[in-house]
Order: sequence, then structure tokens, then C-alpha cells
Amino acid sequence: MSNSRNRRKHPEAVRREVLAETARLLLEKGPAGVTLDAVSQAAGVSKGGLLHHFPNKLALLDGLFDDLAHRFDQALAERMAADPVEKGRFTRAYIAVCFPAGGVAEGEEGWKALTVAMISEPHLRERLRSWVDGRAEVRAEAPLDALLVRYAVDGIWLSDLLGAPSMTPAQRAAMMERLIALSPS
Amino acid sequence: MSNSRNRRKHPEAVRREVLAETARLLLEKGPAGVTLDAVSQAAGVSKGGLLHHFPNKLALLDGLFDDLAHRFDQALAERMAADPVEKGRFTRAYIAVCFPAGGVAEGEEGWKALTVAMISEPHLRERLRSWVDGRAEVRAEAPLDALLVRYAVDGIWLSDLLGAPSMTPAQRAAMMERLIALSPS
DNA sequence: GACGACAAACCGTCCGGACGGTATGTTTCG
DNA sequence: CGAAACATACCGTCCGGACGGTTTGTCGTC
Repeated sequence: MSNSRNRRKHPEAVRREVLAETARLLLEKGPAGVTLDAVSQAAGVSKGGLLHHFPNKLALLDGLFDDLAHRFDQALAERMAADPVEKGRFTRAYIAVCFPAGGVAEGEEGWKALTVAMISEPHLRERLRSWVDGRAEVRAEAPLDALLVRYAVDGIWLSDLLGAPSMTPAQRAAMMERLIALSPS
Repeated sequence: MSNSRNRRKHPEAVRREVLAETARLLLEKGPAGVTLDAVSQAAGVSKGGLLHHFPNKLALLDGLFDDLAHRFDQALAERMAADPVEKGRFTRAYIAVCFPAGGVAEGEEGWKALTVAMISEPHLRERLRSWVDGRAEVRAEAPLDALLVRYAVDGIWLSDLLGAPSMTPAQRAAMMERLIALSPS
């Protein structure tokens, strides 16, 4: 903190702003809307400034992946730590993080962008694979219903992402309850 | 000389070839790989010839959407007609069509491409919405478990699409059974 | 069924603009 | 000062799309 104090422009803040705008553009305009010009302009930085933080476009997308994956891991770990019951802990955390009960919180929009990014750039799918490999809980020694629940959550996620006509709030609540009931315990 | 491919004479064949190659490129190279040059070359037609069938790139993607949505509808209807039990018919057909039990059949690769296209081009999401609106079965008056099953199928679909480490064949079979068991009956 | 007229299918080239990336100047902090 | 953190200007390439021309099929007429 000492080195960032009183600095006119905090590079870390610029970097975060850049990543946030990248995610937003990815969601709203699609992958084709993510150009270096558009990102830099949206983030309130010049193109050169953007390229100072990320040497090229691939590095930008990689940076987005890193950031979002890390925040996703953190959110999962947080939820799991708060769950006293060991069994099905991961599945419940997965539900809580991916299936927003009361509206969309901060950061979740970004995770949607992550999906868009992975589908857009085949290169990132490779990174997804190694990420999954790094998470023992995801590897499928889990009980069948745990898998089922996680896949259902992913499906809801995709549906929300595509903006398809969604469930009513009442349905969402009931679905959440059902998902938790199906989780191992 | 009689060309191995369609030299001329069958515009419909050219059109289908173009759409097939568009879908393939979309899956393999991602949205950025779908250029008019790449599509025309892959389909064995000149750029001018491609633009004769589809006046611009948007029309090409729209054409792909139309084609795949239509084939998806047909596959669903086929499956539903073959199901003697009325209750849960739609859900079971949805499972059968979207969750390939024995390998990937023809056309299913294309449906994956459809997902990629919709995620890439925000414009197509609008079309998805109206498509869903046109299908009474999808509108969510369905029982909770029917929704759950469909979302789970979508999740598996997404997972396959991203090439994430998937289930073992045995797990897939068990999952299929479980999904059908959860379907309304 | 031969023939000419017309339309559809298709080709090859060119252009304007956008996009990723570079090279270099300018400011700000330690 | 010196280095990090930007900004400005610019370059080469690629992409979407327009355009004119060429070949192939179709159809009416006799």
C-alpha cells in the first residue's frame, strides 16, 4: 500500500478497470466487440497505455482468465469454509457461487464473460482443462447426483448468459432448494 | 470434366456445404476463424459465389441459425412422435437429442456450433429468445424436475463443447438413466 | 428439338476501413 | 536523475463487401 499512496494514477486500478471493461464488452458486444481500441477507450486509457499493461491481445485475454479463475476459486473457498458439513460442501458452494439467489452480485457478470471468452478463443479451453485438472473436487469421482447438480447449475448459467426467458423468482427459489436437496449429505 | 465435388448445377448443395463449413470453422477455430475468405475457401467456392448465396456475413450466420434450429426442431419432433407415453415426452426427447448416448451423430456437431454462434453474436440471442417463445414446451410451466433435467442436459452440452474432462462412458450411461428417471412420468 | 433470349449461379479483383502491433515522445513518482 | 506509467502517431495486414464479367441452366417459340 505504501507505494500506491498518493500516486495520481494507480496502475493496479487501471489494470482492473481494463479487465472489467474487457469482460463487459465481451458480454455485451460479443468477442468481435473486444478490440484493443474499444477496450482502451472504455477503460479510459490510451491504446499505448493498454498495451503497457498487456503486451498483446492474447495476454489481455489470458489476464482476464487468470483474474476471473482466481476470483472464482476464492469465492468457492470462502463458501466452503463457511459450510460446517463436510459432505457435499463443494457442491453446495458451487451452487451458491454460480446460481445467484438474489440478483447478480459483483464479479458474477465477469464469470459469464469467462464462458464467452473460452468459447471464443479455443486457446482458453486448454487453460480450462488444466484448471479443472487442478481441482480435485471437480474430477468426477463425485456421486452421480453431485455431478447432476453441477451440470444443472451450468445449464442455468448458460441460459442466463444467453438471456433466454428465465425462471420466475419463485421457480428460482424452488430450484435452488431442489438442487441443495439433491446434493450429497 | 465431371468434378468430384459439385462443379455447378446444384446450388442447394453449395449452400449446405457453406453452412456445414461455417459450423465447422466456428467450432474448431472459434468465431474469429469464421471469415468470408475462410468459409468460401473451405466450401470450395469463390468469395463472390459465397456472397451470392448470402449477401453479407450476418445473413450467413442467420442462415446457419435458421438451418440448425429447424433441424433441431425436426429431431425433437421425431423423437416425440416415437414416444408412446405423453407425459414427459418433451423432456425425454430433449435428453435423447442433446445428450448423445453413443457417440456424436450427424448434425449434433452443428448444434454445438449454434451455441457458439449465439454466444458470439449477441444478435442471435434475440433470435433464440423468439425461438423459445415459439415452443410452448420450453416455456416454464413444466414441473420443476423437468426444468432441472433440461438444465442438466444443457450443462453437459456446454461441458462437452468446452472440451472439459468429461464423464466416463459408464458415468454417461448412469447419468442418462438418472435423467430419464427424473423426467415426469 | 433447335435456337435465341433471359436469368441464375458463380468467379476474380479491388478498395476502404478497421484492427493488432510498434516506435517514440511526455509526464509522474521515488 | 531514472524508471515506470502512460500518451500520440503511425504502419502493415487482413477482412468485409462491392463490382463487373463469365459461365451455366431455363424457357418460350417455332
